[in-house]
Amino acid sequence: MKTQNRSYREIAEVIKKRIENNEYPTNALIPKQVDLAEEFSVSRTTIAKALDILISRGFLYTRRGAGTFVTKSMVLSKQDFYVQDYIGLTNQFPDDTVTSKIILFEIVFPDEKVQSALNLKAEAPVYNIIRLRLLNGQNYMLEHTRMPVHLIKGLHLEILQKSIYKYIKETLQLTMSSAWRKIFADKPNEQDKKYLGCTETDPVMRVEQIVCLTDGEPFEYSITTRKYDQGSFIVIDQKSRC
Amino acid sequence: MKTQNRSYREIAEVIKKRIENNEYPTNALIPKQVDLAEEFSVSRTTIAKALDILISRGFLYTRRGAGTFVTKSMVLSKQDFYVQDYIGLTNQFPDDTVTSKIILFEIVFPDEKVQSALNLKAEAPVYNIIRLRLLNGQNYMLEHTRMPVHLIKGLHLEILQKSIYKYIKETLQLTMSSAWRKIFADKPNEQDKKYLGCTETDPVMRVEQIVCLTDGEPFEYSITTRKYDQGSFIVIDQKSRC
DNA sequence: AAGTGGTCTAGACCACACC
DNA sequence: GTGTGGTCTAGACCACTTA
Repeated sequence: MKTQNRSYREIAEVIKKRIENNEYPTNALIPKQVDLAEEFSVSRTTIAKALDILISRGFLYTRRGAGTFVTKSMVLSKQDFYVQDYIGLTNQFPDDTVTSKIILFEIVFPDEKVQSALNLKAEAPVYNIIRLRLLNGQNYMLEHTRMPVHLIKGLHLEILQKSIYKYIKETLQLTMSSAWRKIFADKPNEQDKKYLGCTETDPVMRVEQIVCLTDGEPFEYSITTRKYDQGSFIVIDQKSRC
Repeated sequence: MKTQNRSYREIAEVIKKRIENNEYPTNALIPKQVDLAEEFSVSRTTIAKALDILISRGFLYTRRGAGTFVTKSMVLSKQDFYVQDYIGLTNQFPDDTVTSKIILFEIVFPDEKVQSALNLKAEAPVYNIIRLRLLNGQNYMLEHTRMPVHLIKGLHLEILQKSIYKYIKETLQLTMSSAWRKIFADKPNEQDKKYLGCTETDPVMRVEQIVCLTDGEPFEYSITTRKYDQGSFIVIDQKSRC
């Protein structure tokens, strides 16, 4: 048997494009699973798995016995983004200029909080990085990052000015696969006031996150801070609850 | 063949309990899929599907070629909760007393925003509800809810004082299956100051959400507001990205 | 009654980790 | 090389909707 191998991810990608291109318009019934299976020359099981991705991302929903439908699309402001799909600021704004001003860059031993988050011993050194991220030249976000030196080798200033994630992916050939995120509102601290232009009454939104590689190893512990009016966080929630 | 039908959801539930009971301790390798398949008398495919749920919820992670491992558990404050699993305040705090003070309860015609969110025509009436939710007698959260009258029949004051979700589930026999949520920080408004005890410099956290039934029909559009120090939102993000 | 998605099976081959 | 998870197949039966 020839290996067609347009795997379920690729099929999901194709169907997603059809939704975006309005080939499958909002609220419309899309072709049934058997027809899609025939079109893509795969089994119905593979189609179901592809659709599962789009269902969990909120693009489709099903009614057993009736069919699969396109979800009514939500209009988002440009700055809003899907928390479950976040892979760095450079990726969030591909059409804008993202730059960074390095406020701190050093190598230190991790405190207990960081040891616990990154699963490290006290004697394993970590990068300690504070960056001000700018969007089209405007101060946008403060980012405090800790990464284990032994995992993220060879980090230097030039990389920090661009995208750390790009370096990890393209140069180190590492793939991130999961993240744990905590989102909360807070009062601005002195640093927020200085760099983000917050006044005493301007709330900030913080995201504390631990990001892991495909082997489950945590490589980033970070806290990012935005002024309250700089975008929202979108979360899609779908059944399969247990 | 006898129908064992401990479906993948039930198996996921059992394995989740084992993790919680430390039968499968943190960072440990759990039995391989073939062994689990044998134990539960199901095919390996069904086990894989069960594990997928726990992986997407962040309890497990896999390393191809090596095995399936228990994720390092994150210690959470009691008030923090998983956004992707939110099914109402009464469910979030099963061991506490959740009560409500009804601030507004009326039936109105929806404005454009609500029409759009709930997929309604201008002449379809909606409940317009504002509740102050109390946790163990303490003011905890403000909730502004709109629900279509034709879907959520027979709502009355007594229900509002307890749990609307319970009424929808148990009395109306409707099942919710998906939600779209937008999380953002904000300055407190007059109502927040009055009911949540916010001062001018106390940020609030708002969650705007649209919740749908299993047939994809939206039945709730709501905005909930908490004082910034009343808990955080946890989001787990896992591959299968497309 | 007919049609659609939901679930499950038994088996297969592949990619990757570990020895 | 051996063992593990990742993916896929072809087919089956069930649950639910629609008519």
